[in-house]
Amino acid sequence: MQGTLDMLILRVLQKDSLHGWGISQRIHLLSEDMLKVEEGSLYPALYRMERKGHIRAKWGISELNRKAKFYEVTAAGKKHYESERKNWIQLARATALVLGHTFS
Amino acid sequence: MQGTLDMLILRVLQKDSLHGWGISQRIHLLSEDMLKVEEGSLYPALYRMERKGHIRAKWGISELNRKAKFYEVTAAGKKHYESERKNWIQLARATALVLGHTFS
DNA sequence: CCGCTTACCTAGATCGTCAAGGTAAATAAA
DNA sequence: TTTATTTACCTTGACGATCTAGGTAAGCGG
Repeated sequence: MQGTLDMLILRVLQKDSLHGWGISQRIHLLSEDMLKVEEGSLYPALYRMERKGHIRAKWGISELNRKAKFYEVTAAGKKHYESERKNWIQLARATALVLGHTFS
Repeated sequence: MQGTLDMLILRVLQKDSLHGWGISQRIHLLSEDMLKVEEGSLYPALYRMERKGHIRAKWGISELNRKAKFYEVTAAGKKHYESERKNWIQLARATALVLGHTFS
């Protein structure tokens, strides 16, 4: 779904700081295998978000002993996430309304 | 929300055949004023959908006595709508899962 | 006859996504 | 020791949907 990737990334970074690869895995896992983040979407998104000041990067070593870039959410990112989340829920609700669908 | 417009249009055309202007109004109404379809999105979408064979157009006269293009869903459009609908609901569910949100 | 609303249309730009590539390093296998 | 696999990052080019910001025309009310 277009326009939700940034929000999903911010979400999975709320708990811990993760590297790109880990973010992708986490989203896949949390969505019960329904969402899959392509690398060609992921990395541009991470750059975008870093440029906007929503996340911050630090080089480190992964759990599997490989160099990896770890991302964490900034205060601005947290704030942005909350509003994006609210907005998405409202839009999803509105769309469901038109479709005549209830999420019960 | 990106990628949902075609689906919403197909949805409001299930009941009656409407003209572009009417489609826009109907979506706005059904979504309780939350969704607003810009004309710059609407007309390209209608063209796209006609080209794909999902809808069919006929010139006529509107309720207010102005010339208007009325659209109706084709059989292929109906089929496409059902699958788009299912797909959207699944994606919305998956996204909600990641967000940790329930639509109850 | 003037302005408002209804109704349709388009050009240009932007933005997010994806496909399809590539690099590098650690580990496992042969 | 060489090779393959997995992990991890990155980029380029194209595409597709959307929005902004215009424009046209015709009916209706004042």
